[in-house]
Amino acid sequence: MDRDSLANKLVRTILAEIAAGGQAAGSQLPSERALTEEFKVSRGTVRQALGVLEELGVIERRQGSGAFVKNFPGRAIPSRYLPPKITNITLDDILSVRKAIELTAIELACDRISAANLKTLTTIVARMETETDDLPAFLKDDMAFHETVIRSSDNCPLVTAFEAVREYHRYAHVFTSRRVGDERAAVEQHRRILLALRRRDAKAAVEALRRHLESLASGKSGKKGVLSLCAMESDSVQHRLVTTG
Amino acid sequence: MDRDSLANKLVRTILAEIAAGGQAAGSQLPSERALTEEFKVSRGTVRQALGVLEELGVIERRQGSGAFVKNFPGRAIPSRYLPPKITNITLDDILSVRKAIELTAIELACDRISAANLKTLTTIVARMETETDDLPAFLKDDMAFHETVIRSSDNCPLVTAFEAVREYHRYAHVFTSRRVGDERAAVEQHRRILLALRRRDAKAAVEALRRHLESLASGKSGKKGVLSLCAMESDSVQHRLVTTG
DNA sequence: GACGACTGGTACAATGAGTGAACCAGTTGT
DNA sequence: ACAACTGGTTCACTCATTGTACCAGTCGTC
Repeated sequence: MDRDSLANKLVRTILAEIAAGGQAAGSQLPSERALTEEFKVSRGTVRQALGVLEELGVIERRQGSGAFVKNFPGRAIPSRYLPPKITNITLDDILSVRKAIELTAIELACDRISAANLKTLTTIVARMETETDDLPAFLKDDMAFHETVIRSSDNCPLVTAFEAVREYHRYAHVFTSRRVGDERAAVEQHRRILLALRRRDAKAAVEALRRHLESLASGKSGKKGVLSLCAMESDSVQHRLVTTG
Repeated sequence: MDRDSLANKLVRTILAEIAAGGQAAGSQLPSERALTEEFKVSRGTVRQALGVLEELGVIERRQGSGAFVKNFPGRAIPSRYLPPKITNITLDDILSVRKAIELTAIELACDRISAANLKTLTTIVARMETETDDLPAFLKDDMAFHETVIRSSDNCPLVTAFEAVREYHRYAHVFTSRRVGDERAAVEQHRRILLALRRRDAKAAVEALRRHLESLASGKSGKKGVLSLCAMESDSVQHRLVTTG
């Protein structure tokens, strides 16, 4: 029966958002009062979480201005603020689970997906096309696409399993090598998945999704990632922004 | 940022234990002071949880004697004490997820399983043979077997996904039809899985595990289950003990 | 420059969950 | 009768969280 403080949960959530690229280095976080609204916690709790993030060197707070994401964290990040045992996982581990869960889900979804969800996916893919230069927005829609597919399987335990690995999923972007044009290729892959779903062609849908997931594998693109998460000690992890080279 | 009380968590845990058959109807729960030890919470919290269970008619408390599992709960059980949306799930849903996760896991496990874990599995299977008449003990070992296989995949996100659906997994026993001899068949299936793992024969291991999981499917055994969980209202679920017949 | 509207920084009182210890009251077996 | 268990009750304490209020910088606009 472990009890985890609300502030710690908030720290983890915000950290995941930053690691996933949802908050670029240098960008401004929402105001404390806005975060109060967003997460339905008191300002005291928000401030406690931001205090931890500042202590870790992940953000910088300026009175009167706001809180900003720093380029380099000043200290290693304790593992309690990261998904469990993240130091020991590889991109292939994450992709194994995503394949296991998502391929099962999409097969079910071909039978069960509603017209409304097909429309939602269509909207998401259309929006992604216009966002190939806006990484945070693109990642949000990518996540939304996959979540919608999972939900369309109409299988609650499957959704639960996916939600449990969502945080790993978020960090997967950190591991994923990224280069110009990746987003365009991803849009095309999502479009193919959507087409197969619309035709309710389970075989094609599974195959299209498998290709999409395998294109994320470490071996494919040789370039260094722009963002990497490096295990520094057994107990902690350092989060580092690295220039592409 | 939802905050769930320790007492509610305890209620869910104990309820899942009972639903899984770990605590038969009429049996005595551990004493409040023992539960305090087991779950590392204060006695006040334990008492609060037991109070809820008594209120729901799941247990009966007798001063000086102890707390006992009742045959029929007096009231419908609010959904917050059951896995999310359990009213909408089917046995096939659960088996889909278990197949997705466990078949992926065992394939990895064939490469990565340690000698220690092979030994653990051997011990578990040996113990299961002697427990075919002791359902609670049998179910505990069944769970332990599958958990050990998952952990042997050495893939943290996979373990996380499994743990997330563990509660569904527990309730799966509720849905599963059960008749004399089922346990013996299950032991044999576990033994085959273990043999394939020992030979590190991924294909055979996957196939053996698939057969085991599919033997749990609803269609196979036509008999009524001894325990069934019935959706009564949109918001609540009634937990009922039914005699085999 | 002055103002208003934002930002973070601080303080304080109230609430409620959870703890830990003490003691009471029944039951059970020796 | 007694010891050793069981659940039932009370109380004081800690601490996370809330809600409110107000202070202090910053920024854009009249």
